[in-house]
Amino acid sequence: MAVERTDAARNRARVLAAAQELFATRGADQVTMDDIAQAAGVGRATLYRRYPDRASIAVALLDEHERALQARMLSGPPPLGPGAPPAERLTAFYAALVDLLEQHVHLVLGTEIGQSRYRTGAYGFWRAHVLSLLREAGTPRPEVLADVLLAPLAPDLYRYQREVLEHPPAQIRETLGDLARRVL
Amino acid sequence: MAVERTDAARNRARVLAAAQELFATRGADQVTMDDIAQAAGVGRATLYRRYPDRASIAVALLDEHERALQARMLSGPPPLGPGAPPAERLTAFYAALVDLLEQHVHLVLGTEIGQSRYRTGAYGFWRAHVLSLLREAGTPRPEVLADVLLAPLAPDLYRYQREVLEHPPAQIRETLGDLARRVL
DNA sequence: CGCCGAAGTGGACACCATGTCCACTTCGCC
DNA sequence: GGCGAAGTGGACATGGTGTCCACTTCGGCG
Repeated sequence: MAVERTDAARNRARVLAAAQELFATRGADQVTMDDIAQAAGVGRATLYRRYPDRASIAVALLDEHERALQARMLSGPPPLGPGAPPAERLTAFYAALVDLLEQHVHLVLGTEIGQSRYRTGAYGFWRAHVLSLLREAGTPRPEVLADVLLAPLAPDLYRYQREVLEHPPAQIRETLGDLARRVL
Repeated sequence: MAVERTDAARNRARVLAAAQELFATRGADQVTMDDIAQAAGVGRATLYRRYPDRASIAVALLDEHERALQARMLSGPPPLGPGAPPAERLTAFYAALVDLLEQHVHLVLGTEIGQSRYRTGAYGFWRAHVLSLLREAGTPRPEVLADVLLAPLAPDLYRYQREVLEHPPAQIRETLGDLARRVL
């Protein structure tokens, strides 16, 4: 891979910082590519050269956080990592996703602009994880149940729970934990 | 209420028929107001006079079907109507919503264009229903659990299950029935 | 049955957001 | 220090929305 030019790296950092701020304060769906370009102090061609759309920017911003979580799921300590029974692992997974949403729900919503949640790489990872837990537990129709159990983690639902219904994250976490224990 | 003029009634019928067809063949999010106006043979001001956006058109198209279902939920025979235990009622509700989505998923998606699912009138009705069943069953944190149990009925998820994963509706229905029985 | 006022109509127009183009600028290798 | 390629930015074109207002149609009333 060719080394990135310093002016390109500087502009990329400015774009991500500007987008992070705009997504957090206004919500990703109320921010235009032009808004981001102006806030970053670059032209639109500069922005489009690196990121084709807002979803790509949101994915870039989330990448580090999601990779860290995925590493903990694959090889961290139980119950998020391997070595705990499926119900405990699913409960820990739910808690971790609630934490991710609490920190970054606006970015997660941003990754879905103009594309389906179900086609994002992250969704594929979560789904594979839950599917493996269901198979281990021997539940019927795990391929259907996996998406049903992931459904409550939709970012638009989380935002509604937190900002409209004003549920504390702890209550959401506990309710999802109850669900995990009843289903597995 | 003033009687509707015959030219207005004729144009409204044409708009709804055109939108029904376009939503079914192309998907609501790929159809413009201009597409609908042209297919209906009316001007855009005529369309906008009656319907401010595509979501309103989809709501108008769904109205009859949703009202019929809501009537059955309120005063039809059990287990969809009153008189069965909560777990049976929730199972019947899930089956009825799967039927509605199987018939009209493109319209339901249309009702969410430009607005959150959670702010639609229909969602409020489903949520009130599920909440009353959870309270009757005495589950903890019913206000949180209600949305969690409604999450698997998201129309974008249903389309993904049917068109990408190719799950038959019967499997979705059975899996949701299992969930209802395990949680209540 | 004809008239009249109000409701209804339609396409030109203005606006907004996206995405591209290409002349110009900057970077980094030799 | 020079040169070629990467990078840049704002003018421009396009598509979709939503409004305007001159014109048309409807239905109630005398």
